[in-house]
Formats: sequence, structure tokens, C-alpha cells
Amino acid sequence: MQSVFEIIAEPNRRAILSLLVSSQQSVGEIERQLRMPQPTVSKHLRVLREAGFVESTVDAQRRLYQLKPEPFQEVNAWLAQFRRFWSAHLDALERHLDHMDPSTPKRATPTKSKPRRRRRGSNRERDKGETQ
Amino acid sequence: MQSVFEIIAEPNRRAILSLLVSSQQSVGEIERQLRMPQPTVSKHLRVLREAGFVESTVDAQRRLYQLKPEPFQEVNAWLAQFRRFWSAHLDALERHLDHMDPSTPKRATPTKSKPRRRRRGSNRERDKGETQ
DNA sequence: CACGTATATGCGCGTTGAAGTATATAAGGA
DNA sequence: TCCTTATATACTTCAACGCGCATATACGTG
Repeated sequence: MQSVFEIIAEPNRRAILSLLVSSQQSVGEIERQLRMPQPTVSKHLRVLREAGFVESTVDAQRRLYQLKPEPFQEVNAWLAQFRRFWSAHLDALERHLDHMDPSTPKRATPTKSKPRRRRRGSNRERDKGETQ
Repeated sequence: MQSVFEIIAEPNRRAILSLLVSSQQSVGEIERQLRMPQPTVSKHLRVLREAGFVESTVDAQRRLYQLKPEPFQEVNAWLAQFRRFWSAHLDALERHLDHMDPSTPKRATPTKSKPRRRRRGSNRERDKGETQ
């Protein structure tokens, strides 16, 4: 399990991550909210921790897990090279989003701007994470 | 193979996608540029096509593949819920990003993040679900 | 210390998916 | 028609992953 993409390929792990967006949670809380056996939760948390998606702090017998930003930024950085590409197709998005997987939230108002452009050759682009 | 995340979990597929950013390519061109056996390329393209990442147009015996935007938008929509979260940490990003590889053919950069320092504070806030 | 709670880990199993090799389909040209 | 090029598919390993189950470890409390 090397890349961040393999980490987030697992639905239960994405569920855990989504859960941690609101606030840090203990293993037991995750276990209950996601109705997942405890060993499963612990194993996924281990994977997430070793990949840098989460970190844990000790609270007595509990371990509180919370998100870490770097891996998400890494995904975002990869995605950035396609961002220019899809900007022109925001309309088609509206229809498509209704077929997507359950763990994905709805969005509010799409913002279409950004000039479209087609380039040859270099695809090196650095995106700082702003997508609005 | 259902979710877009499983699709992009495969390094060779990501390489193909990155290759198609610049312009559409035939199977043979992809094969040569990525030094990948042709059946491998075709199989990955099939997966990508069925997942809506690419579409092909016929040019005599060739098939030209080009990107389609929707799945990327889907990834972006999922990522959006974490965007607010990592925005505060843009500095750490800069350091982290230098460990990664923009377009990864075969197996290359594992991108292992080292144990990092602790963070404190809870982030109580509801999700707005912003999307591009 | 004994016991309950909280979390982590080890092991075996079943499934899945990627790769390799061979072959099939299709189109163009001699 | 035969041959070459271009792409797709079928079949067979092979390894990795997730899960269930049992157990280990750690902490708190009586």
C-alpha cells in the first residue's frame, strides 16, 4: 500500500476520513457510527495513519484520531493537472454527479470561470489547493 | 471496479491519464511513451473508458483516446470536503509536494510521509461541500 | 490483583485485479 | 486475396487486500 490513491480507494477508509472531517473521534466512536467491527476500524486506521492521513493522540485507553492535511494536498496536486481540462465542462457535471458514490457530499453553487485552454507538452502545474 | 477511486488507484492508469492531458493519443502512442505492453494498455483503457475517464474515436485502424471530465469532477467533489481542512496548512504542503511524482509510470514514488508533529484543536464546523 | 473496557495485532480464507501470453478482430495496402 | 498494422479479448497464474475471528496489550477501577 504505497500511494495515497490506493489508500482512498477503500470505501470504509473514505467513510472514516469523512467522519473525521467534523472532529476527531475515538476508535469506538468510529466503530459505532459506521457500524464496522472494531478490528476492521483499527486496521483501516493503521493504514491511514501510516499513510499520513490521520494521527492519533492518546486519551487514557482511548486513541483519538484526527486528520492530517498532507495526503489530501497530494491528491489535490495530482488532480490539478486535470482541473484546467474539466473547467470547460461544468454543465455536464451537474448530470453526472447524481450517479456518484454515497460518501460524497452535495455541493452548493458551481462557479464557472477560468479560461479554457488546450496545450501540448508540459503538464507541470502547481496548484495551491484553491478551487473556487 | 466500481468507484472512481479504485480506477485511479492503479499507477499505470494514472500515467495514461496524465499522458492524455496534453492531447489525445492512440493506443500505440501510449504504448510507446509509457513502455507498456499493448494488451496492458488496452485493458487499462477499457477500464478507464467504462468508468468514463476517457472516450475513444475511431481513426481508421486506430483508436484515439481522450479525457472526459466527469470522473475528475467527482474526485474533486469528494476532495472538497477536506479542502477547508487543509487550507490552513499550505506551508507544510510545499515541503511535502516535492516528494511526489507528477506523472508516475510503473512503480515509482512511494510517497511515504514521515511521522509528523502533533496538532491540537478540534475543528467543529459543518461541511459546506464546495466544488470548483 | 482481578476485571472490564478500549484498541491493536496475528492468522487463515476468499476475492479481486493486474500481468503475461496467445489469439481474435478489423482495417489498409500490395 | 494475402499480409501487415492496430487494437481488443480470453485464459491463466500470482499476489495483494479486506474481513472474520481469536487473542494480545494497555489502561482504569474496584
